[in-house]
Amino acid sequence: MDEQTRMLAGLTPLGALPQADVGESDPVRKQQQQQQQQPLGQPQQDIGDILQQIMAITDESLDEAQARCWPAEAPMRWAAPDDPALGGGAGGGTAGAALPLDFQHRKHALNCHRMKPALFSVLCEIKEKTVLSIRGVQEEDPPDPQIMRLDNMLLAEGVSGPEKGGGSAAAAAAAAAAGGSPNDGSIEHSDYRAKLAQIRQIYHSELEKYEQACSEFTNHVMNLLREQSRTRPISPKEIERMVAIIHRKFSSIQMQLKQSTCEAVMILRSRFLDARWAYLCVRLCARVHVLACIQLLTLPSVHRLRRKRRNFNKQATEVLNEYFYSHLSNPYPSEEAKEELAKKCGITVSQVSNWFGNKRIRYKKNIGKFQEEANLYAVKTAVDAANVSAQASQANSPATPNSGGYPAPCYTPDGRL
DNA sequence: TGGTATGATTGCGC
DNA sequence: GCGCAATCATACCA
Repeated sequence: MDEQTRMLAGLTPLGALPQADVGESDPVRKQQQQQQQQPLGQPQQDIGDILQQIMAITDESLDEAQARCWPAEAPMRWAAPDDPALGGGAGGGTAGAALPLDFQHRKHALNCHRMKPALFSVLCEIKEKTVLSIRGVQEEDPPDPQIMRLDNMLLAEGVSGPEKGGGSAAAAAAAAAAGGSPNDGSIEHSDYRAKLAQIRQIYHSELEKYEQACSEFTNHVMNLLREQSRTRPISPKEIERMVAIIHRKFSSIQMQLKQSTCEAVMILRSRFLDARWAYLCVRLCARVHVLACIQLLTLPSVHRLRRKRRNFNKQATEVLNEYFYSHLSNPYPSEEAKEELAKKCGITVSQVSNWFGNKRIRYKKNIGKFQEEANLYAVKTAVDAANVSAQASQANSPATPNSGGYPAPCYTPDGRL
């Protein structure tokens, strides 16, 4: 009601109009009405009439309307859903399907009022100028790059778009790369194609369901809004915005489906490409769409695939061991130290973390076994420290105490090193 | 070819 | 988010 009052107050020609009589129970309004009472011209009288009708409808709660329109003892008369004169039928939407005749008559009278289009237009305009109709709505945003990448990927794999042998080109390349000659890979090839066809079928079936649900829901909401636009200012533009919001929501659901499908294809591909799957994926994708695959390779779920293990090179292991044994009392490198070690070793920070995690636990489990290794690095570090010390003495600077020795491992009460 | 070493992953607790 | 502990998977070697 506050919004209505605000909107009406903003209407210059309507500003002088009496407030609609919404009932004797509201003394404040009644007083205002009495204060503002003045002779009305015909147009103002018309607007006053229609406002009264609108407010009488919109002010009533559902219970009040029900109590007034179909009291318990009165026999109920229902409008035929297809009675266009009473707001039923196709144009009436779901809300007009089965309402009491009294209510339908009032709605019909309101809809047929000659001033209704003009007032509707003015109210829509006011609403448009306020934030009421654009709450939570963002204007046309550009196509989501993530969806574009997924679409490109699915298209390249032959999952979406016209069927062209179920990604036979990719399958042939995969089989050839994994097994050598195309003949060698023929069984895997057909198997790959069959499984890809399954994925394709599931994808299209799910996509169809989403599209159908989206269409049904959109129609439902549009019908509701059209029906409501008979009694409150809802412009076609606002309905369009609502439809856009619905499509955006469904689009995000669709993206999840596409992501899952891409993951399924990648997992299938990984089985056929075996050891070289990641490398070949990138190579294959370079031909079709680099970005799509790079994006997919970074998807968390794809990461869950166990990566091919490669031992670190000797130099990297030495660097890591040196750090570990020279910080044996506290072998927990900081984030900066990890980054530095990763750079030195040519590995990632998470690999450094893994390495230290493994090293700590394995050292703790079998200190005796690692003692020899610890001694080895102790000597190496001691030599290095001596060299540094000698250089420092030459430069007449005080030698800095070095932690290079290998203190006995120190464990915290909770078992940490 | 089997045993061992080792990098990666997972589940849990903090 | 980090670390621990257990486990997995695979590289490496005798």
